[in-house]
Amino acid sequence: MEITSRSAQLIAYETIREKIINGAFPGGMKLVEVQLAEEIGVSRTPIREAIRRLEQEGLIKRKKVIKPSEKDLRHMFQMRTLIESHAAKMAATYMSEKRIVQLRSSIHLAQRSNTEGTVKANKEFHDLIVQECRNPIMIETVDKMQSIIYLFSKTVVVHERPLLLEEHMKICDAIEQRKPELASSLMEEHLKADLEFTLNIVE
Amino acid sequence: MEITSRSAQLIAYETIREKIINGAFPGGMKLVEVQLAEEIGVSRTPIREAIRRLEQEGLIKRKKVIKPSEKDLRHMFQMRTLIESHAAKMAATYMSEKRIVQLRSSIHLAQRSNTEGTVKANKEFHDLIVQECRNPIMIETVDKMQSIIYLFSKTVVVHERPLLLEEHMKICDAIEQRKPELASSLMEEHLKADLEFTLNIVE
DNA sequence: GTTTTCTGACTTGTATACATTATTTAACTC
DNA sequence: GAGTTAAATAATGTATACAAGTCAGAAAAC
Repeated sequence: MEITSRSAQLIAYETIREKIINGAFPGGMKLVEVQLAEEIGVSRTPIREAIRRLEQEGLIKRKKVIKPSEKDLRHMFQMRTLIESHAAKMAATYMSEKRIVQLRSSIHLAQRSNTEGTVKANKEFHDLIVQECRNPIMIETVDKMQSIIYLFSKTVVVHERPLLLEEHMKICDAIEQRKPELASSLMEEHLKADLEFTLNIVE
Repeated sequence: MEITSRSAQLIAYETIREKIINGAFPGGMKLVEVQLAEEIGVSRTPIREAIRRLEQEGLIKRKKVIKPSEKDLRHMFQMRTLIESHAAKMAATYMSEKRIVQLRSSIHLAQRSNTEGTVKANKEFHDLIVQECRNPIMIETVDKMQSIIYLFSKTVVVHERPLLLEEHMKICDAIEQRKPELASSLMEEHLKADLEFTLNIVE
């Protein structure tokens, strides 16, 4: 069997998404169907569908690439905090030993990687915890917001926040020691610090 | 100026949505583009867009009308609980006196209405509290799930749960007396009871 | 009788032409 | 020169034809 050629729609979706994420399409930019169609080499139809999809994902709003305001960011972090602190509580209660090992190794990986690797390992840390809420709706919600937050802090260079790893370690400890309330409130503080840092970078 | 004629897409969206909600398109039903196009009297293009939109809204999944499982329902209620108990806490802290009056009157309205009015008034109660989280993302998330939950419990006749109004009153009291933690945990229990009732109706 | 493969109908995906709406610009009035 | 309006232009919305893919049922093989 051959590689099934990706559909025009998928190509369009991935191309546009990529360009938004890596900054080629900056925040606020108006997306015009015919232009994109030419550029990507498909007709307008799949472009439209791709745009709808990205609209749903929150990366496009009324044909414009989103440019989240400080307020938007706060709202997203609030939502994340609600879910992730809940997830941390669940993790402290139910996470398997094996998973905890994985969690700890994501911290170690972050310590000895280059910038890109660190970013990835830190995302892994959060993802592992979020998984423990075992609720697909919550997981998807966090995922969606992470893309947008990432986009936002990516337009600026990726900075590494000083105390980040220490905080991850403390959270990991709390989970390992089966202290749900502690894990939850540590996560809350962690995300709060993250938000403030993100906002400070920008201005 | 005349009434601006609604776009084909809007007509398609509203028509299909309505039919899903009122049960004309039952859970699991396959939606075929050409059929809908003929039935509604527009071309396939706006039908597709309408379907995408409803897919995003969660009412359609892979061209089929959703039929949420018990597990899905539990997940949605969990997410709602997280947000609404947070909102209740916020309400107890910040809700204006004027709004609290509105809240109480939604309870009274529910007491002396017919079935349909009661359902509406009870939704109003929850909406008023959810508003107090002042976070558009959370508000939208709850909205989306409410449609689906409503759809689910609507296919069965609308039952009225015995203690529902008493619970609403207690929550309202807690908010009025500015007891955030109490309001929050009452809301949590309230939704838990609601879920169990909903699940019991069905089987 | 069961499984497999082929055929054809049905459905969705894509391109494109045309219609409608929104936006820009240019001219004109004051 | 500011503001208004009309025309031109561009962009999106809609219909439709055609392509590609999917699926069900009939025919064939075992």
